Amino acid sequence: MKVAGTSAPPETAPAASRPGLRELKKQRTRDLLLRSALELFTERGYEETTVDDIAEAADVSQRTFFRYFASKEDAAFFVSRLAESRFVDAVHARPPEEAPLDALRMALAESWNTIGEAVEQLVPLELHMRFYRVVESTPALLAAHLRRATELEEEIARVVAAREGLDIDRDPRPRVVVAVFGAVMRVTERIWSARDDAGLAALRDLTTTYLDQVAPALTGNWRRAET
Amino acid sequence: MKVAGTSAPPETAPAASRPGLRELKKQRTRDLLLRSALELFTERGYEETTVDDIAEAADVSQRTFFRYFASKEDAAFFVSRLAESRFVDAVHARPPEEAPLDALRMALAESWNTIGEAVEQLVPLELHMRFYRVVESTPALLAAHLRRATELEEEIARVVAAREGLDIDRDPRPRVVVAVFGAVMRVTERIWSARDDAGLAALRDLTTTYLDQVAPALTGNWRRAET
DNA sequence: TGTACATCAGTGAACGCGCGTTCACTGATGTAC
DNA sequence: TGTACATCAGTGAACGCGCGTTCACTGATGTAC
Repeated sequence: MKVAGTSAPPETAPAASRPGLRELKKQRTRDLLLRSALELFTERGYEETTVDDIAEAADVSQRTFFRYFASKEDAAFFVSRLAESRFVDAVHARPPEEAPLDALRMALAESWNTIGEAVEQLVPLELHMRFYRVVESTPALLAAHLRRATELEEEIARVVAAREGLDIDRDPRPRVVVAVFGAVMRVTERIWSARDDAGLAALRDLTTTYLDQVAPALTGNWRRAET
Repeated sequence: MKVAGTSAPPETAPAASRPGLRELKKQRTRDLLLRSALELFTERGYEETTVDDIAEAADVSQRTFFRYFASKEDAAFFVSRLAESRFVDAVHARPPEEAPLDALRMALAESWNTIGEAVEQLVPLELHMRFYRVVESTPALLAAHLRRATELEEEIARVVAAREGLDIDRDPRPRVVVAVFGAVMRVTERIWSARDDAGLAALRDLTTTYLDQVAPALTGNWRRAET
């Protein structure tokens, strides 16, 4: 608890973005609600946790929960939204001469670290990863996750189309390449969540392996290409 | 209303599968509920239609609705389940020497007709197609649809793995090829639903076009391969 | 540095809503003799 | 062909539940002077 009372108020920070007490407490309340929610979801299950449970665990009223999150689902995917926006940023940052599929792969590879850091600002990374296994095993959450994933794909497809200077409604390729990429991601998420080793590293390795299999899987005769 | 009372009871049918009055009326009640549901969903919207509305439109009690369908969502996707099983059958029927992706494409091409016929047994095909546009524009339904689609993909991936004599948990290719195929399907569903021409033929053409774009979309430099 | 006022996060209680369930019951269909 | 009983689809009413909303209110933070 470092409060006002010392001599020099603007001592260390760049002085530009001082949050203010009100803003600070808002963030704290939100983070506390977030962590309480994810902890209950992972311990007890999503369906088995009511909004009242979350509010009670965070020592606020139910009313306050809905001040921060539009719905229970909104809270569940709050951290994911952050992670996704990092990935989108990374795609934007790829050099335009790179081939689309390579750009997506490289952006993903770069994202892993920044995503982990960003998540840690809000909740323990390990909690977030554990929650993703809950998503995969909870029908309502999985459904919501998939719908959100297709929305993200549309956004990324537009970025890809822009990179290539294409009209997304006239050329099928941007949506197709992103859909293929996303499809592989979801397959790996699924398999990863069913495994014992549900760390970030395991997911990264699995994704790499599966992305490498796209070309072989699409070619005609598998028996010739077998290992 | 052709009722009993004529001289010869087992006149035309193969006599083996005579439904019986009770069974017949059950089917009628179910079909009526189904059609009432889809009509209300398409006219008024899914969220705007309550289970009570559906029951009322079919002149039965709400209690009876739940006798036939486990939930509102269950009723919404009843017809789709039928269509999907036709596709799975078609995949099963493909000659085993065919390459996986070809088998999926051919199975799909073959399915269009049998699916149309099967759907017509339950509800007007046109109603079913219109309902799919509602699915795409209703978040809760789209989410459920996507989750169901991934379940179907898992089933088909197992069929593909079996065809090729592979262990689905050791070789990534079955799940990858099916995921890619499914991803393209979803992209086309999406685009199709946003168009004015939402007939079955338009969807078939769109799917063919997009499937042809998979290879070009994955190759390195798009600018070289441009039309 | 102190006072007066404005803003706005949080409260508590009550409510509307629709899904899905439970209960004891009725009446049509099916079957045995 | 007729009677007695069994099965089971459908009924109607009431309920539990959790999500998300609405209301008038309190008290802490922020700001103007």
